[in-house]
Amino acid sequence: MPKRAKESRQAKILDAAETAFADDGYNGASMRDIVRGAGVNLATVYYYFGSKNGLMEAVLKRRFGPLRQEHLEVLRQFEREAKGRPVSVEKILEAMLLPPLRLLAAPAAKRQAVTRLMGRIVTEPDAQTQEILHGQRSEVRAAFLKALRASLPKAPAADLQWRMEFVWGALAFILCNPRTIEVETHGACNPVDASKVLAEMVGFFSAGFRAVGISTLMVSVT
Amino acid sequence: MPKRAKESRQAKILDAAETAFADDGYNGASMRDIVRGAGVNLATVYYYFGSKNGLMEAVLKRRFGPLRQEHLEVLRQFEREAKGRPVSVEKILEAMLLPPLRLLAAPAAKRQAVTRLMGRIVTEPDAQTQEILHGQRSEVRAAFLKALRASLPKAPAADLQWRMEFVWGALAFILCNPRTIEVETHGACNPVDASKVLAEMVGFFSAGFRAVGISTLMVSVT
DNA sequence: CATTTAATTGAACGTTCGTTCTAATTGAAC
DNA sequence: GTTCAATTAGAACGAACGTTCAATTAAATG
Repeated sequence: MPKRAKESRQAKILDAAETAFADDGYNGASMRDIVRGAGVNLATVYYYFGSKNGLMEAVLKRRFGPLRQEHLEVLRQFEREAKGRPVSVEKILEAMLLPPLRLLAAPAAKRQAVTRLMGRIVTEPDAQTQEILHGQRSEVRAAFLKALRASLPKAPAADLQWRMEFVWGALAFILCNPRTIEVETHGACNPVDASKVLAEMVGFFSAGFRAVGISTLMVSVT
Repeated sequence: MPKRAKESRQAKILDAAETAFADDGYNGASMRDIVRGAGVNLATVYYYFGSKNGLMEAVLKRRFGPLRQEHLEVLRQFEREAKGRPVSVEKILEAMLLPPLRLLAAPAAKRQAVTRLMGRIVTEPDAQTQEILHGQRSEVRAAFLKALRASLPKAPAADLQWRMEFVWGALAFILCNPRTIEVETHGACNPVDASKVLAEMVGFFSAGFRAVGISTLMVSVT
């Protein structure tokens, strides 16, 4: 059983696939592009991953498995530090935002692939792709919602959920379009500076969370 | 020159294309899918739109042209009502959010196409697609940034730009994944209720904007 | 009614796609 | 050194892709 460079080969395929999927989307990326990028024969991909869908699945699992784990670990760490008291909204936000934002600090070549992939799966309507991530996402969502409810016990549950969705949305947007943001703001915003982005987001959203229930705005939409 | 059902025919193609692009993405949607949905011959699409890219361009222009116009008009209306005084943050947010959120109130069949399309182009890395929308987006962005600066003169410009990006991001996320949000929140959030979404977003984000410059949080990212 | 022009059609082009199959090659175990 | 299973490679499959073109139909013009 020649393992010569087995892990390295699988990893190379995953790397190339991640880049290709991020750049061109699931349908836009071709298996031949991927194997060219990985320096591997076409059939090798099928040997290891079975199909294009299986390859995508492996790419997502490799990237978002650790992310989910990190999410939960950071939150637990903050809960430990709070010693039984509720974690502050600021800390909860930091736990939500820091692990994904760290991806922006990756080497430039890798960064685009990782972040684009993340942004992409957010809008991916493909049922199969959604299915792959549903379980992981649910778990993370539930953990943070629980922390938020503990931290803001007076806030209506639905309001907290709405606000959490807004945070996820803003995060996905940043990860997905760092380049666009930099261009459209004429350089005023630099998405690569993760600690700056984190500070901006925490400052912005924590104020929003603390204001929950205050607004009684009701506007006609028609 | 037989116009029999000329506009109706072009419109039917655009409708079908919008749905297809929204469901499967640019690469995922095939011209044959589109013409099947429109009840039109394959060559007809090329007669009117030249190519697949031209079709996508037409789809985007039809949808986002009016949206841009509405954006600017609502903002101008609020500025008129303010009679020279700066428009409140709440009103600015309403002007930003209302026109796109109205799309959620469209008939169910159309809604998914429209919103998904919007979400999709947010993450579309295709340079050509980005190019199509760059001009329009820049104009709208600039108008709202100007209003925000007038309304919050003490806030650093970069902070306002960051916050505006967060709002666009959250908005795109809602428009893009209404179904996912409903499922993941177990029905607690109903993205179709546009006035509710608007109220939640305005309440959340206006508090964030008003808190600009307060936070001095600085966290290590490493 | 004849003619011209716009609109529509069916068929086909060459290319690329995801996938499969069979044969060759490799490293480890006996 | 032979055996055997794991791995790699080349070639090909049928299907679907975007696009083109010549021929046909329908409306408008004289």
